[in-house]
Amino acid sequence: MTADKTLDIAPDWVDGETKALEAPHDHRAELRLWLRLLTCSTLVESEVRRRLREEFDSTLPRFDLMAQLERAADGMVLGEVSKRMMVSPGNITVLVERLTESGHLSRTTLPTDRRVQIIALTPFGRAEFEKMAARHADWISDLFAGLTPKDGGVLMDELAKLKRSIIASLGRGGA
Amino acid sequence: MTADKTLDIAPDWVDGETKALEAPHDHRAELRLWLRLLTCSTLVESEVRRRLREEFDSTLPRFDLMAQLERAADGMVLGEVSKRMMVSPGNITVLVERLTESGHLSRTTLPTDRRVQIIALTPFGRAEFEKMAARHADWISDLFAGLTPKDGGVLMDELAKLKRSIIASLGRGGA
DNA sequence: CAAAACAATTTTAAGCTTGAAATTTCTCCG
DNA sequence: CGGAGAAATTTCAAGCTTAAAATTGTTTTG
Repeated sequence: MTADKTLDIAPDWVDGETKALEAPHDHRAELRLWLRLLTCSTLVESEVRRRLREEFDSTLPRFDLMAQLERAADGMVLGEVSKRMMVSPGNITVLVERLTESGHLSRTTLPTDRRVQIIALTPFGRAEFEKMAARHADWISDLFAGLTPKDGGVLMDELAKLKRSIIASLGRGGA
Repeated sequence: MTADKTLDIAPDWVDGETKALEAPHDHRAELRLWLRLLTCSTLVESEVRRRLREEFDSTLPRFDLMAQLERAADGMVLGEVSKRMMVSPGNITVLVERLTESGHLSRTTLPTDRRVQIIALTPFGRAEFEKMAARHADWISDLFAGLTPKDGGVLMDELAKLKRSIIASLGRGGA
């Protein structure tokens, strides 16, 4: 509601990218790039978290979980959600517990395989999610508003290349 | 050590960017951009966390804290560290406690103002950090290796624009 | 068919993170 | 000087996150 910490301290450090590291040879360009990426991502993420809490008394993990379910009318298997959200299965268990208690989610055991849990948004959960999603889209839109469509396109393409690079590296293993 | 979860499931979801959200009007381009950014950032971050744990039995927050201190030969005030790392002061307190126990950090109360805590790397802490930093730089370098220098430059520039956009939006407040 | 192997999920232990309340220590004004 | 108020940090309660171990249920195979 009032000016918050993020804004107060922004002038001091936001442009510093001070999370610097030393490099033995000269991986410095990559490090700078990574730190800048991380800074952008962190700034957006904390703002989204803050607003979800303030406006909806909710959290980003809960929002993400509901977002996964939003397009799965028939619900989704717990393990599938875990993979898509890139988080550990145990994590999902806890989130689902709370969201089920609060009436946002329903959970069913698959009759043909009683190991499998299927979770889905309840109508209430879906309605709540839609409110949040609309606001969320506005927030992101504002945060990115200073980027021209052209810049957005270029950034999108470069990030696609980066993503390929990362996945390739992960595939190569400990290289 | 062995092929891990991340790699196993990668083919399934990594290219899906399924954390999708619905948009009332058409903030869709910005949303896609944000999700791609977040994906890249998350992939790199979890890989770094994993390796810090495996190779050094350490964590990213500890590494980041030491990175802050690395260039401050005379140490740093706790509050300053907290601002630079963009985390809450209470968080730093806990991290410093553990890193002090393990001998990586020293902490002193400023004689002229006994509210102020000054923390610094010990020689041991500095030596440990340098090992980690060198490996860290290698990891990042590998992850970004698929990007040409030109792409790297373009990405750097676009991210700079994005950062300005984000900060401007934060400055505008709840807009 | 039973046992081993496998699969999905939950539990557990540990650590990170936050916002808010509480502490401790200054500083400044009357 | 003495207290109000501000500043730096710590404590607290709650929630997130993970890896690894434990459960529960299914499938495969001898």
